[in-house]
Amino acid sequence: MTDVSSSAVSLPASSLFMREDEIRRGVELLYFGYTRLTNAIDQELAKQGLGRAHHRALYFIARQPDLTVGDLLKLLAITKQSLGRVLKDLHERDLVITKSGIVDRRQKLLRLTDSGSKLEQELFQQLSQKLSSAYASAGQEAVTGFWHVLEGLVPEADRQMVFDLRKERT
Amino acid sequence: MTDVSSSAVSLPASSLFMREDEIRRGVELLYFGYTRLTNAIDQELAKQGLGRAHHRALYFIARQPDLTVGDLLKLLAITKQSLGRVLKDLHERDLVITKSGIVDRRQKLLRLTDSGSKLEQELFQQLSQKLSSAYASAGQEAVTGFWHVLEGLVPEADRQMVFDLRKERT
DNA sequence: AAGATACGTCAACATGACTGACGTATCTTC
DNA sequence: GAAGATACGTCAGTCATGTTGACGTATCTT
Repeated sequence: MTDVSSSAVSLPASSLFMREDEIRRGVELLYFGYTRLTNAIDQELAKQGLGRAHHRALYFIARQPDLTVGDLLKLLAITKQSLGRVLKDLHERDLVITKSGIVDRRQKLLRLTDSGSKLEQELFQQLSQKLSSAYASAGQEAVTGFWHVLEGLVPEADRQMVFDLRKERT
Repeated sequence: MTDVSSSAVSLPASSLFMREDEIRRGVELLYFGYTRLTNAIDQELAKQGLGRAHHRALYFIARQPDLTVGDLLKLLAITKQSLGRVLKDLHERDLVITKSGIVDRRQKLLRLTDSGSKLEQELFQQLSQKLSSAYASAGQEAVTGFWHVLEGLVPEADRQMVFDLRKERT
């Protein structure tokens, strides 16, 4: 490591020469925070004989009804084959239905059935409890900071896709 | 949902009746932020023939040299069998060495070799670039907010263990 | 009519998790 | 000093979820 402190230029607060410990703290909290949040629903999922992959699909279909298979593939960033298995399971359990697209009949539009919606809401409930309580104890200002940092982790190329989840409600 | 707004009690800002959209926003950003951060090192790991599981072990051993196998198991929250495979790989590639404990000779203390340390630093470099830039674009205040929310996601029972990563340097 | 696209599906394989059982060395306790 | 608890390693088998590459069918675009 170069001796940064002896440098003649004064570094701005937004410098890339961030203290290692602040970065490690972020890496660790992100790891533990993320895993503990997702752990919250494992038991519930196991009861249904489903896994995390199923929940991710369920979640995004709930979030954006009439999502196409292609769009879901982009969101999940997995292969067609992997997603195929997951959707097949969700179909067999009558949690998801598809209909062909109106503007483009090659597309399949995904939507939750009533029981799929009920399950997704139960799972969301668990996530919500955990995250609400974290939001509450940190305060509103912390929450917006939390969002901003995470937004900065999403590459420019993906950012629109993520933001669109909040807009394209059918 | 009950009609909360007609309730006689006024809800504090820290209410558990958080708006669904704020929760979904957090869930999504956490998912995309976490996955995009970890994606940053996949290519580098693949070059070495290692996977994410190896990196997690490498990371924590770097973070807390002379960590015992048992403590690493608690941090990773996986089974002995799973960790065993990972440590065996790291051993074979001369990235990690163990020595038996001094106070308790049953324990094995884990430490990175020079090449292990070099690799971990390269990988950390990737994470650091991504996270520093997210920190920088969000600002210092956002960063502390980010930390606070994530801390709230770690259950009380695990919190000490996570915080101790920043203290128990040998 | 030709080519591109959306989706499904085949076979084969890799990674990283799991369970449950058992063995050995070492520490603790009576 | 013996009995039991603990730290670690390991066996065998299984599961969930990801991968590649190829190919088929329906449908849209040009």
